[in-house]
Amino acid sequence: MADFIGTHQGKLDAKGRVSVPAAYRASLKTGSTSGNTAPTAPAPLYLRPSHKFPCLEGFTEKAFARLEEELNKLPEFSDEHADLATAIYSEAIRLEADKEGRIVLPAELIGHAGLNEGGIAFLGKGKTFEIWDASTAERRKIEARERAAALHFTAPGVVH
Amino acid sequence: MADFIGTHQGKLDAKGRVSVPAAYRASLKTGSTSGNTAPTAPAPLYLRPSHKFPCLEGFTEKAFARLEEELNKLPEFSDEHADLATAIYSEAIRLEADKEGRIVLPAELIGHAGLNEGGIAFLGKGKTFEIWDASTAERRKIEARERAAALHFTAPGVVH
DNA sequence: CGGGATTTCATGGGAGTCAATGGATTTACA
DNA sequence: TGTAAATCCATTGACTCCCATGAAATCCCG
Repeated sequence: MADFIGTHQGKLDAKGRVSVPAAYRASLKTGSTSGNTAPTAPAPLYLRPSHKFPCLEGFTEKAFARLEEELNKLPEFSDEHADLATAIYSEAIRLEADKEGRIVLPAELIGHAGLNEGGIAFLGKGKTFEIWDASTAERRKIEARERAAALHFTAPGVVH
Repeated sequence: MADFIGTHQGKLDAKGRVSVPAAYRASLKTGSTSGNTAPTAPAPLYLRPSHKFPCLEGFTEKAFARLEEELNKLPEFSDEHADLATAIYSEAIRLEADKEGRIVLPAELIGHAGLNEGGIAFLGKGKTFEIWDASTAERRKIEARERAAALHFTAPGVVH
């Protein structure tokens, strides 16, 4: 079932902090392997720069583990394994929200996604989500809609 | 089996709330994956902007899950998967009715469908339904009727 | 078959709660 | 001891929940 749905607007403050949308916080907890539901339990979240877009990809602990499974399908000492491992781990970062539900984005990731204090957007992608500059996100949504339509997606009520 | 049938009028209040037609509420519960029939059980409902018309498309949990199945047919790390996931999830929203059976429509969706406090219409579409501005829905019906009539007029063998 | 009583819906408004944000203060570390 | 980072605190505003009223359909009983 879908964990992350919808677009949520947010702001980056001078310290590089962002509020994780309230709608996402519960999913981050259920997506944690600990399954701890205590209010004080930290909800770990993984971020990595997207290869395809100027945005950040966000994962729950479980979703990030799926990347690792993908990695383990490759021969352990192959070049592919080494490359993928580097790609997955070297640029990723594990974050925990503070008491107010905010995370601090490293300058490197802020740069990759072109984020500024003018507004950022969380885009739900089901099992994962993305963090975009707000105005860039709008363009991306239009593009995704058009390209999805080109797939001749025929399910009821979707993109035609 | 058809869950949503008929046209139901409603009103948008100053807070963006609408009563879900009583005839739809039972279907929303049976369409929930939890299958919980307790009176207190929330009846989740998914809305997304239509790309074809200025209206909103409504899904039960099960109906929305069918969209996800469509998505899962695509290779997990392909461009197509990314596009479709963004198209499906980033613009959708998951809602639960309050104790009075009302839902709150986000401003973005209200804008897309051109809804105002002058009245809205729920149109049953079988497994799904649509939410329209009442007068726009009426105009669309008239337009569809006229165009259908024009087609018949020029169709071979039709005499008036 | 009526007419009143009852329940279910629809709708409006108000108060409390929580999320989001900005800033201050303390801690860690060079 | 200076600088950066993490934690804590406070305020605003939005949203949720709750109750209250009115209308309409249904039921029940004479």
